[in-house]
Amino acid sequence: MADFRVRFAPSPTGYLHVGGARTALFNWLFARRQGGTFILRIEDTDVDRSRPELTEAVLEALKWLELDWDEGPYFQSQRLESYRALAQQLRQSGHAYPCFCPPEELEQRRQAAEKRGKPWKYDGRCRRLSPQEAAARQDQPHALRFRVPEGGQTAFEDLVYGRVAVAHEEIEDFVLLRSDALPTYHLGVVADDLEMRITHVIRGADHLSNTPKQILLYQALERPAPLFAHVPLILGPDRTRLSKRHGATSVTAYRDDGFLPEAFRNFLALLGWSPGDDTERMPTRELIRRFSLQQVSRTNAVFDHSKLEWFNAGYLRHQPLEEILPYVEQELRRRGLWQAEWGGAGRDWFARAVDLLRPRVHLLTDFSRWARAFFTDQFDYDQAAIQKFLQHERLAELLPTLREELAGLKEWSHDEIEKAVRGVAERAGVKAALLINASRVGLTGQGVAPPLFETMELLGQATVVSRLQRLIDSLPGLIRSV
RNA sequence: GGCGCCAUGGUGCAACGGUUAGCACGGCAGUCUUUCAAGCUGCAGAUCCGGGUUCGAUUCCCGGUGGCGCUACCA
Repeated sequence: MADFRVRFAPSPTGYLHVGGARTALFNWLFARRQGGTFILRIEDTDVDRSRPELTEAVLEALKWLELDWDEGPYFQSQRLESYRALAQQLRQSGHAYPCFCPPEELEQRRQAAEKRGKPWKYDGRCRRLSPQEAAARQDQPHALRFRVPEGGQTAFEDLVYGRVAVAHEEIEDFVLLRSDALPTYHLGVVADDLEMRITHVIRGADHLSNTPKQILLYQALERPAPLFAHVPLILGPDRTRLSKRHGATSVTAYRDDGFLPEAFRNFLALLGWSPGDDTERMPTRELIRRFSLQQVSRTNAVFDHSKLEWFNAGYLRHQPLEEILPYVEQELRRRGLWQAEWGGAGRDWFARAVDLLRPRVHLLTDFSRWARAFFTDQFDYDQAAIQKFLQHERLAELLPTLREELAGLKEWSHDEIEKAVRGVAERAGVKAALLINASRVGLTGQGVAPPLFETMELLGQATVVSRLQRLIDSLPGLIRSV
């Protein structure tokens, strides 16, 4: 296996959003597919905007996504000497020069130019300083700029976008080292990708236009550049860049909302990539097996929340039951609904409950909200359900009968329960649905729940009888007073 | 403004010169039914516009339009 080395290099200036998560996923899939190495690097050289707790948040998000890294995390803030050494090398070889222009002045000139509708580019004022002059001003504050070649262009072959070329005329002498001696992005990535022997740079297409700058750096250093694969951006529903406005910012919000990491990965993988045919549901194993940069699209994609939900519901429904039990357990624990016995003697009961519920669940949080009554006696009757199923005038008379009938059952099984319920209805001359629907509300608090007889069987005779009694007792207060 | 990239139904993807332009999500309708899902069946819905090249363009080329990105001593 070729020793492919890729990296995910977020900067801790914000949470890990879906765009970053997708970039991380593609890098990870590529590494796992190729038997390569996936490296995590934190680009925290912007001391003003980087926050340590955000690094933690990013790591937490990656862990939730189960994108495990083989090396790192490396921190750029701990590797500053490397960048300075490289900068020094560039300066000595004449590829970089000190710039004494005050940032505020540059900013003013840029804005003035923009105002007049003129394209602004650093005019290379300090580029022409003689070595003697530069040396004489050495103790004045200065940045280090890269000396972009005068004519021609720089091109590279992107693994996704194909050949991309930018004329040197369009590239200004960009800063490598700021006047506080911290590296800028371009110097940092190149230095690190070099030192970490990165073979494939897989990152967002927002870096496409700037890649020639980095190629130029590799050339100046006389080192081979890695291969580049830019991936299209993920947009919000309004086709603009994803931001806080579009709801969940951090991918951990999706965890909190009740999504399964595997479903999330599956959905994310299909944003900007396809296996080449119409296959959609692909467990991670298959994602790894089929992933290829050649199938990455060049078109920005819109994040479709309802499709994500569809994936999640599908995984909840179709994964082997054993695999989703831990997630449901976690959800119940988080809501304080977990009973210790379900981890032991009651494991089987818990599994049956989850299995009964999962066909109509979309999110893990549905287990603790919608299906709450399956795990605790503390639940309310849903208002819409009350109006829809508890208003029939004969319920006050029939429910006690039903409760008696069920309480007297010798064998508590689906079929016996069904026989009993239908028997009461028949003798009373009403449709079984009347009792079934009312009972469902009484037992689950919901108008929508799993089939009733299975539900009763699962909940057990004692619980069913006492919940029916509770319903009977509260019925007068639930009747619409007209 | 300049430069770069992109352009298939509302959304995500297929079709890499020849198909009645396919699949999925979502929508609508039917079916099933014990509520609601699921399942099954069906319906509506797309090649941005204009020129070329070609026997033939969704596909290749050019122009336009639109979107996005870059244009910082941010990354």
